[in-house]
Amino acid sequence: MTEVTPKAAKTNQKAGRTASKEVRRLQLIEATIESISKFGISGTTMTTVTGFAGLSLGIVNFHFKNKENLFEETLRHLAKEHRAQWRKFANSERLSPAEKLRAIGDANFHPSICNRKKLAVWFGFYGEAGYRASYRKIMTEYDTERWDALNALCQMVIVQGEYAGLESDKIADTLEGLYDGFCLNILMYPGEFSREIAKERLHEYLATTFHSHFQLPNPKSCQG
Amino acid sequence: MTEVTPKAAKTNQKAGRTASKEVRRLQLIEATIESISKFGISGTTMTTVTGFAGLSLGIVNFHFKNKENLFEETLRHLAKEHRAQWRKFANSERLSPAEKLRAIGDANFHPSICNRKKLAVWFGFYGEAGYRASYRKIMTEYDTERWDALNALCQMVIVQGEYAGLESDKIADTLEGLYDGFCLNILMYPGEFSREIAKERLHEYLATTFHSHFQLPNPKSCQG
Amino acid sequence: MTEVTPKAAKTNQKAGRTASKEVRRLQLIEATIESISKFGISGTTMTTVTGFAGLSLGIVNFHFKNKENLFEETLRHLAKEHRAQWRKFANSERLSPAEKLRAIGDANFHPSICNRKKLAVWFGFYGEAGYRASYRKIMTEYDTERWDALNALCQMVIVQGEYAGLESDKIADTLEGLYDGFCLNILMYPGEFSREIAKERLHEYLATTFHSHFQLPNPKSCQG
Amino acid sequence: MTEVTPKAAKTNQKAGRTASKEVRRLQLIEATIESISKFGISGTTMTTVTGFAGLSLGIVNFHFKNKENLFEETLRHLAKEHRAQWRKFANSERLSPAEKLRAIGDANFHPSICNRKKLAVWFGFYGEAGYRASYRKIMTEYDTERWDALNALCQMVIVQGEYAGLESDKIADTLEGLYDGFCLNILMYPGEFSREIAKERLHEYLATTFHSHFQLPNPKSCQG
DNA sequence: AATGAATGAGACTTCATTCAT
DNA sequence: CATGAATGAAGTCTCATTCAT
Repeated sequence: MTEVTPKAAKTNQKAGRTASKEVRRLQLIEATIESISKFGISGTTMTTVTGFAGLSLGIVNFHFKNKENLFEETLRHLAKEHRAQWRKFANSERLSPAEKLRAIGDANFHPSICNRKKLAVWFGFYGEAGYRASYRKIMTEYDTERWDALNALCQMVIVQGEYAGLESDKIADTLEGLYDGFCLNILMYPGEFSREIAKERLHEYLATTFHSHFQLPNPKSCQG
Repeated sequence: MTEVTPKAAKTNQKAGRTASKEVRRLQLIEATIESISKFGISGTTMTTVTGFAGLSLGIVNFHFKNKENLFEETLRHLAKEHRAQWRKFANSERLSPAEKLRAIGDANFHPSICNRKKLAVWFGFYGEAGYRASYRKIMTEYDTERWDALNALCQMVIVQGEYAGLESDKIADTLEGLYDGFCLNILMYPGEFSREIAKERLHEYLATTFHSHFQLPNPKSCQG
Repeated sequence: MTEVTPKAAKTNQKAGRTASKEVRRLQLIEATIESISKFGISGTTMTTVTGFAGLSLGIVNFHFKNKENLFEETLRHLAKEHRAQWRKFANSERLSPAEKLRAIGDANFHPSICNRKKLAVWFGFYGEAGYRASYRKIMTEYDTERWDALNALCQMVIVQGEYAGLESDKIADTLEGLYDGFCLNILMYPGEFSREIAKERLHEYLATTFHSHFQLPNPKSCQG
Repeated sequence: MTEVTPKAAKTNQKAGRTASKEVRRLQLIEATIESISKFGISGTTMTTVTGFAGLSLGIVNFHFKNKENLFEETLRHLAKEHRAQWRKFANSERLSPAEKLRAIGDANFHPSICNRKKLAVWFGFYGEAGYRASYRKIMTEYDTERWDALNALCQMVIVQGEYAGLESDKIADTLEGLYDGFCLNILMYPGEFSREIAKERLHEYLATTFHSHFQLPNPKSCQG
């Protein structure tokens, strides 16, 4: 329809020759996520990444120090994105502490961050993190922040209610465990476990723990 | 009986020249675990494996079809070992269903299977499992069995007690999530999370859920 | 006159945007010498050269046909500079032939051309010259000229004096050999061999050969 | 004539599959010399080396830590070979000190070590030595030994004769300079300078310096 | 004139696998 | 059964050169 001049065609062909550095970096990070989700960390090569990005092989080493650095930046990108998701609710002024706890849980399983593609990448990195300090450092940084937020919110709920024996840090531990464990199940058993189920189970856990703050639906009717 | 020539003597530092096939396989599988825990999946090569095993490079291809197959067998070995651990309690005739639930949880965090070395290997495989069906198949096989056992036990406890609204499968889901999530935390935050803490949190979850079957220690005094 | 935009101002840190072609070429050649002396021929890239020159990567291909051509021009620059140095004395009208021989020798070891930086570059090119005809051609051109000058001067000295058996071309050969050999020693053993020593040895050689033209200092007192 | 069985043919094709490690190393070092002499240091790649050796690409990294190490070992090989050549005469019991001086000079220009192929390699390494300490170290080690030998021999000759003003270390310096300088001329001007000329010039230098120990042929008749 | 992002060939290196011994 | 030298495909990274701006 619109006439594409040869020049424009050539320019657009590969996302433009002079895309800003920041744009290119993001493009390559997204291609890396794509590749890891499809081929795993060990199956992801400079060729697969640039292939997904539609760019030439040599470009990665122009925008990132090396492959290792590309992977670290990819992990950091995911971690930031994840944090942004739950922070939206943690910082909300319209929600009570209990509502925030629920919202953060739901945020962790939001399709934009909790989908097979990204989970595969996350667990790819977890798999390497066991012996790669740089990954562990990035993860710790963001995880600690989430735990602190959960702990603070649990503390507020406990103080509000009449939960004499409860200790906020223990509940934060359990919540973290459930988040990670459910994610693994979503990744591994996509046919049998889902984001929806994960959110339900989390709600149930919160309702069991903070019984006067959370209301469960009629047990007879939920989940087929 | 068989005369050991000097050459053979020198060669058989670890397992004897006439080690049965099964012994060699196990030797190589254990070396693989050792290597993955130290160098990760992507850093594990035939050379590192045979190095840990004290054997020559070429031998792996004699006992396993290829590297891929060695890894699969290693995963299967871990899965079997894991299953043996919790089955000991699931099949015990001396324990009540509730006690079994508790014992299975503890078994999952037994030092013999839940240590940094083996966890690193497990999560290495989880990382690859996202896109490698053969790994997922092995894991599913064993995980399903554990879920079934948990589900059956929860059902028995529910029937025994007066837990009107509880549904065994949901609790089994949550227990599975906690097992995996806590393992990840033990691997990632060894200084802050531990097997002991994991077992405590699990006990707390069971006590909250099945309040008339589990007794928590005095809350004011627990956890250092 | 020409308005300098901020961008241009920032760009022209070193030589002004309107630097003549000749100035740019020289700037790049000097940067090439700098780079080769620091990183060697094999470690010198377009990036290191333009880095030393404070210019952008793409500029070399504007002023030189390609990298090979830049190197040739660099070698030619060095050769010209070298020739200018000894020609100053060879053409002097105030010096006798014997004095010229001595002066040319000293000129070869003048700090402006015989320093570690430039020697490293010279021998870098010698190293490549073994199989690169274009370098050999440039070197030959200038070396021949020096040999001819030496030969002519030796001839004059022989004729002047009573050096019956001496043949000028043989002495020219030996002088050339000493020049090059001493340069190599200065480069390789900077702590033990120096320009001063080289000049002394040359003087000694001349004094031994042309005994009635050159006077050695008292042998007992010379050289620390 | 002799029937070559398929097996033997295949075995010999690539110098035998199980040549001892030492044989392979030497084979690769010689191929490296071949390659550097033909393509220079910067033009020598793993591919050219293994090509000359008739072996597969990957083999170098099996016998040498890396390319750098292969080059160092090649240089060391040349240095050892060179030392063996002159040592034969330096240690001879049949030669007088003066004869040894002459023989060592001749040895330096023996065709087995002083040919265009090896000279190209030597000067290739000299070119890199300016900024590569590992090369300089190897060269220094062997050069020092030769200088010491020359110095000692000159000292003996001086003591024997009536060379009042001469100092052995200065003559050793000059001899070293001539060796290196003449080699460079042989490499650079093969048509005009030769091993024979180099030996003559050296002899002349010795005769001029130690006039009562060395006899020159009738000057009118030598060299066309 | 000058810039520097982009390309892609080719370098070094690793490593699963093979196979003569 | 076992060894380990050898192969060669494939990976990472470098870098001369190009070209839109």
